[in-house]
Amino acid sequence: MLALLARKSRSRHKPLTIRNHSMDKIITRFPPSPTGALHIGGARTALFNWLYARRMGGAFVLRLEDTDKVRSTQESVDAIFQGLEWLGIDWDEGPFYQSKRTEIYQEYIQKLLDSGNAYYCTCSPETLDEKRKAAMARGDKPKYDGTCREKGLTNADNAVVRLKAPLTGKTVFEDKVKGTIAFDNQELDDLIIARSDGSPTYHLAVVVDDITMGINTIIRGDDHVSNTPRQVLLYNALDYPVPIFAHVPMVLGADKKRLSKRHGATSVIEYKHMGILPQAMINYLARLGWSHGDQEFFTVDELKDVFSLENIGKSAGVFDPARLLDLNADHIRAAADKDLAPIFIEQLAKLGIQAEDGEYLYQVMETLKPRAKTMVELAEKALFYYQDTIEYDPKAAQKCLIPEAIRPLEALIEKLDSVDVSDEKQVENAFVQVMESTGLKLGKIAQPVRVALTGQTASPGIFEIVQILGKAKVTARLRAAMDYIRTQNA
RNA sequence: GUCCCCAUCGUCUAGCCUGGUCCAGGACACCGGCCUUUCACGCCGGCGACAGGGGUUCAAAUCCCCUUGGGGACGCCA
Repeated sequence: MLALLARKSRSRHKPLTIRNHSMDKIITRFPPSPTGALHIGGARTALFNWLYARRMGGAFVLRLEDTDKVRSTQESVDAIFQGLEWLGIDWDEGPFYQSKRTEIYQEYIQKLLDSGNAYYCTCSPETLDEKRKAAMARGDKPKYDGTCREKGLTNADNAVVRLKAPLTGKTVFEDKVKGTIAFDNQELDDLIIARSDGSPTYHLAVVVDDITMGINTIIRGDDHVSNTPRQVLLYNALDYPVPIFAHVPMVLGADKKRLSKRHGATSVIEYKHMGILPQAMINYLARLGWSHGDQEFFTVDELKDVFSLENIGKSAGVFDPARLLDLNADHIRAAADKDLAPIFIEQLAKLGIQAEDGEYLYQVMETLKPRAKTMVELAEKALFYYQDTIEYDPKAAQKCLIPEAIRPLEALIEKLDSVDVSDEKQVENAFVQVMESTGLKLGKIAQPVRVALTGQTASPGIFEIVQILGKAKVTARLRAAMDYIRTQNA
């Protein structure tokens, strides 16, 4: 058997520990533990698994690792769903809950016991802890000393079950990202697979789940590489083929430390509230640790076509909000108005504006898209389109709403009277005529008008604003500005 | 402490496997300019990196070793 396996393996250029899955349909999974919101790192892991499954025509499984009863919460489960939904990451199977699969784990623990690959251990946590500390102090690796390994204990109260791991040799696995990784079995110890209350520990549950769910490709964070040999040992003990691993480097904060609250928003959903588009977040996350030549902008569909494990980088990456913002601006510009509309309306609502989907809204967005990095910003800059009375920015008013502005303002109102403002050319023409009649340069006329119409000195092009606002609102605002100037200088 | 992983501009990265075309390319950020009715967008330009040291070689960012630095794992957490 071994010889056969070895020969087969060699012909496929794979090490013995891996039985090849390449003929099978790719099945990936995302197994968050519901102890918090979906954070940046988790979202990227989910994304990579999802994209890879989609690219390979495989399946993507969602599994909640909620065996830690103390820390797992329903709120976290909901938050994870919410995050995935926002990103548009859907799954083909699941969600499975580990808390509902205890019988399956029992079955596999028993198998291990029956085959002599596991044994009961009655060492107390306190004793273990002391030994661990002593080993550390000695400069040794803190590992289980095997006290109960050969005792041949049958089930006893408060006994845990340990895997009987090999004492010598090496455990080797192929990592799609890092290459071949080897651990001396001496470095590993007899890990606990069942707690004294009979419940499975993480390693056992993960391996049993991945086996029973047919997972053959495991894409996960770098922090799991040292867990991998233990899990490989479990696959071996259970006599199941080892899946393909791809360990993706960590996402770090600007200080190169693991991303955490103090680096700002870590929950993916917070970025939704900040006005980030899901497609921008996906684009950013994909490019953080993965590349496709020099290409920076990707649509989700594009990623589903070109994403590959081969192009995942080996080193950790720093989360860069500025880059995300830039990509978001690109995606805002690239998005169709009808897709942006609901998000835009939602953001406007937060500012107290009830806006309707329709032509007016689209025109408004078109003028603002190149000027906004987030949807929040887009809404903020759109306020003047929807407000009845314009509140002037003090500096803007002081600079532009001055007595000298009265004449061009008045002239413009007059000119506009005979103009079809829905035609931008005619609007421009009106301004040109005012320039001629007043002898002022366009800048001298446009700025007061801009402040009159928007309250700000910075805005979209003045002609398009007039066109969109319409004659009635424009003249009303111009008049209001003249009144303002007069009262200020009375 | 022990083991594992990693190392190209401030940041994300291309290039590394299959040494020469790389006095290292792109993007973000930053700085300057152009366009211009403002602000953006856009365009042009600038700044800016192969961690250090040894090898191997006619030739090394690319291969090997060491050092340093960073990260991760060492739980009856996941």
